[in-house]
Amino acid sequence: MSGAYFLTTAIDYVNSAPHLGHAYEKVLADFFARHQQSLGSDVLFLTGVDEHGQKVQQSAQKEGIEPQLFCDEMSARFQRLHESLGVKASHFVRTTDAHHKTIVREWLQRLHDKGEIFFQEYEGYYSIRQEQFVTEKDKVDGQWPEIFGEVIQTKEPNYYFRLEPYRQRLLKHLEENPEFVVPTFRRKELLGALTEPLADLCISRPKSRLSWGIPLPFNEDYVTYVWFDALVNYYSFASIKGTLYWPPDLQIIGKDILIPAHGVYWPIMLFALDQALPKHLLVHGFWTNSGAKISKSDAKSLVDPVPYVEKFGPDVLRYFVLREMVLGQDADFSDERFDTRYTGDLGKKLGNLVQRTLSMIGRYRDGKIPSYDGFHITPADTALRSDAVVEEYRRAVDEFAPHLALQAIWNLVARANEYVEETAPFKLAKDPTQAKRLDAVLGHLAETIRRLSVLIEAALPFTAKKIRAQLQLPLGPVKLEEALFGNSLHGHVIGKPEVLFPPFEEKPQAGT
RNA sequence: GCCAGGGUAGCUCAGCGGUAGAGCAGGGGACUCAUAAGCCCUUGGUCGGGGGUUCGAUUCCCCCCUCUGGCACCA
Repeated sequence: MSGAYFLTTAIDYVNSAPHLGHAYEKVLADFFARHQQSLGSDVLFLTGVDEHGQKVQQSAQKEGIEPQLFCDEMSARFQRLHESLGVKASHFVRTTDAHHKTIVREWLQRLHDKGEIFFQEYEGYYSIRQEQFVTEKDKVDGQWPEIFGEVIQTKEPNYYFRLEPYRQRLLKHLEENPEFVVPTFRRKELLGALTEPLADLCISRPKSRLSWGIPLPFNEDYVTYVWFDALVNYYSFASIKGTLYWPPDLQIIGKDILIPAHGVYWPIMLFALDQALPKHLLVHGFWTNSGAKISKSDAKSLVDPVPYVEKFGPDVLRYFVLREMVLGQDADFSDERFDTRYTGDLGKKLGNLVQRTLSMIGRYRDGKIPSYDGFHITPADTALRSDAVVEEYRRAVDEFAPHLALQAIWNLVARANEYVEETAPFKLAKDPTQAKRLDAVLGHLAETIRRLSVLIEAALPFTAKKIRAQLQLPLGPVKLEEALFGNSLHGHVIGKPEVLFPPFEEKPQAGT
């Protein structure tokens, strides 16, 4: 047993609909979660939604419904997306959950008791229309832009959390734990952001201005604002049946929320509360849409993952995002690239390999995987008998490089396709004196298909099960060690081949 | 402005001191088990520009150009 493994994703803000970026992060987390499960770990995997705040309050108001109802509807939408992608979290976090509210209030109270939180009057410019404070920096050509409406000077007392006292400790932590932020260049950015003294963090809003939030335990006229509510979710749900999994082994976030939220506020909150820090903050990049930046304010730029899942199935989108994006970097999404991965890697390489293997076993051996002996193994079989792929795959996943892990698997797929050409079982089948050798070749191919079904389990769980179903093997759960070469299939009867990734006659047309 | 990461074949990228690689796209071939699939061969690059270090630089150093991102609550 590898023990416990706790991982989280960022929680998504329910104010806008889920898009490809949300889908990617969840698939990524699900991939690591399934991988850890296949290693025998006891996995706690959290994902969910962030439901409080001004924008949600406003959106609900605009639709004329209660904020809670708005949240229920949007949260369901995110949950449906996760489900359609095969993202199987241990728990779907909602920040409107009563338990979460209790924990947030507990933490705030403890920090308040310790003197980490203080009350202070802030005087500044306030936009009545936007219901928010604005600064000189917001001015355009010395004037407040029209969107702010009337701007007045006003005073508002709020609660603040002190960050600066912990800056040096955070820097030290980063020095001593270079793996705290992955990839390295993000760690450097964080170090850069920590060279200047940190301003106090405003953590409250008066209820008169924002009602949709968690009330402060020491002053019920205020609610807590943004990060105190959102970040604490990782702790609120870190237990299963009384067992605490803290600290997280892996926290997956987008590059936009490393600085300052997860890279500064979060560790300092944990310092202040004497809690252990997560082992890794894994920072992923963003998707572009056919080369264009994806922006929430530009509906045209958004990529909706749902139609792709509906048309191609969850594994295709999973494979695409894991294979195409170098974790940490940005990557581009386009129908053309998607089609290339689908038709090529999945259909013609993997799908066809499974198809031709099963077909030949059906045709030449009545669907029974033949047994073979050592006398009929030849050097041609060596590549398929090697376990190097498993090691290569594992190392890539350990190094947070799913694209390389998949590349390693597809190298085996390619070798297996080459093997068919090289050993030409369809020729052996015509020569009765080669029957034993044909047994060995088909045996190796069947075993390769089986191993592939294990190797792709974390990335393409549905396809993995389809392959095992065709082999008439138990569907799972599987352990990665089952991907080692063996000969358990001798004499096993398989089912009928079924096309895994059928070709689409027509290219997807615009508007359909 | 400061900081970071890029600029390498038509496209996406790897290589990072010893006269350039992969996948996809393009061209050709042999085969037929298979999703008109797979396999083999192949066209294609003065490695952003300039200077320097070196016997030798795409690879190290400096300068410049250019793109992207961070320093500000959008995965």
